[in-house]
Amino acid sequence: MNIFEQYLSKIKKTLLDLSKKNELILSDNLDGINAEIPPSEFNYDISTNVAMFLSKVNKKSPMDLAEKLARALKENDKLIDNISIAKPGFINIKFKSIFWTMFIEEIIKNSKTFGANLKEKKNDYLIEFVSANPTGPLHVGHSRGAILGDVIANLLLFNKHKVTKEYYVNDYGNQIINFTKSVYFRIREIIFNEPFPIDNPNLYPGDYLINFAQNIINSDKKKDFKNFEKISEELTVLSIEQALILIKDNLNSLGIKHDNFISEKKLVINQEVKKVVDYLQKNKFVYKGKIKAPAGENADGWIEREQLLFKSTDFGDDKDRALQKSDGSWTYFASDVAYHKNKLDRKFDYLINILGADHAGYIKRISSSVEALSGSNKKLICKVSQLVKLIKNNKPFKMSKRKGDYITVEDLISEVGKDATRFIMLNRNSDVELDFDFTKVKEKSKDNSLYYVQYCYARISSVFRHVNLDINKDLSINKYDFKYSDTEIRILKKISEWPKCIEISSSKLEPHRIVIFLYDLASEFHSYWNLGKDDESKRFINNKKKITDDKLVFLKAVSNVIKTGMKIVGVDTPYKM
RNA sequence: GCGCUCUUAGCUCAGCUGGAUAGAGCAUCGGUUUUCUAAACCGAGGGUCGGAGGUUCGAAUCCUCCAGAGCGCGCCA
Repeated sequence: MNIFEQYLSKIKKTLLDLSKKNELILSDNLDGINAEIPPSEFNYDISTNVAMFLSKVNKKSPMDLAEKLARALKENDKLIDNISIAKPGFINIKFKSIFWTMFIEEIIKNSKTFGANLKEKKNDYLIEFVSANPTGPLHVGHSRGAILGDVIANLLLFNKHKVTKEYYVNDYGNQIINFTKSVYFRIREIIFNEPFPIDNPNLYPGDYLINFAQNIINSDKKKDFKNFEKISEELTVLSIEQALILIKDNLNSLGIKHDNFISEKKLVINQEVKKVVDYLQKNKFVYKGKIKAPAGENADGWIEREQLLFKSTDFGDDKDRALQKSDGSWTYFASDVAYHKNKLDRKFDYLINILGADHAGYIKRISSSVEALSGSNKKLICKVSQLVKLIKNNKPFKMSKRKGDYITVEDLISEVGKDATRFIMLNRNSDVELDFDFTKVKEKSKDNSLYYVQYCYARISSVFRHVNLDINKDLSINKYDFKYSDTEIRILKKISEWPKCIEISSSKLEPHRIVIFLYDLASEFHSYWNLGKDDESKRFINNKKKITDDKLVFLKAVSNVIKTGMKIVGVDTPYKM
């Protein structure tokens, strides 16, 4: 139940009634009217801007209009205790205590779905995320996008949409050849005792390739590894297989499981790339031309070559993009266009792409291709996850891909754990750079927002434990007839914003809002909890070792929202800490 | 040079899709534990929301321009 929405429709109904009686002029569009929580110093429950919004068309001052509307609103609603107006024209409403009792009953009775936006049309989403090259383990940079994608998927699922999680495997092109060669040299290193050519910049120097090589050797001891040409094709398949095992293992340790892994190579082999380029050619989106060197950059050594180009400038891109290399093979972009055609053919309502910051410049061209293929790019939503800056002991912790000694997901998880990683990565808006502080993440204090929220849940479950109740079981309370204190209502008001938080998080694909919300809720709860130190009546368990129904229901409501939110984020809520 | 993203307290950042006196945490200073979990709480100081215009009853939020930071800009994927 979203009380703001509910209240907004009540307000609109009152407005309509008044306009029918010719007592009020309505503007054509009432979308600008809102209902929200007023700043706490006003001590009201809900406020609306209607009077300011309608003052112009009615040629009345907002304050006068507010007074009139306030009177009408109060007459129409028995749940209003009192109503007042405040400069410059806000109408503030305070509810009778029964309102909050009804609210809390709603939460308890819909414990699984409270907050979900179920009225919205149900859509079928495809979300593509991670899609890191199958040449090695995932590193920290990948993990942010991975978590972002996974939690967006959870969020959409919570709202009862259909979601397919997909990983695009770039198992075609030069890098794969270099990767296979690297594995091959590691194999020679093991079998023939030849040193790995560490100075060759095209090769992958990471130690993990030694494991890949060993695994491949172990899988078929009789294979002849002497001649690369003879086994290169098979070795490519085996190497990618090794990389994918490692990547899936990394994803698993982050708590992520994709539904599909789509192979780029297959798109090429199945002629899907050729078909999509033919299609674009037929529709005059493709031509042979040359790309100019970017201005302001050192253009030495720049050779203009004639290539097959896609006219992405027709769709607002700043230059046309190459589909075919001069040796006739497809560019990454070409097969990605084919992949997007493939996605479009599967008839999803929306395609979500989660990209790393270094691929942000890629968005225009891929959305151009989607527009060329489908006549619109509205289906495609691209989210960028910005860089993660690692910090340890107040110093930046550099990642360098050069020697293959970058911080991997494995390092991260073994050091700070899955839950902390997920939670901290979502602490910030995804399009802002994030400082990931190893030292702080491991601390058990307020510095660590994960523990702060989990501690709130643990405190609640400790109360349940003390009165021999199971926090997971539904409450068997039939009569809801409670009166809550101002501090309790403050927390209930916070909870009332939960559905709104979910709605905005999912419409903007910004799951960090959930984490921020949970932190705020936990903070208010901890604050309330500590009141019990000075004032025994504020404790949940009274001096007869019992808990009253009102407190029980209240705790259940808070724990319920925390649990729901943490589940979307994909982290545990321990009973004890 | 062009494109994308960003600029809010000393530091790291929220800011509910335009609202009331702009909020947290860290750091600094001072308090709270015979009591349901102190992994917590309470209090104090700290601001030209990068700058300039504009739209609006009303702007940190929308538009334009400017400045600064990060990322990217052919056959790497």
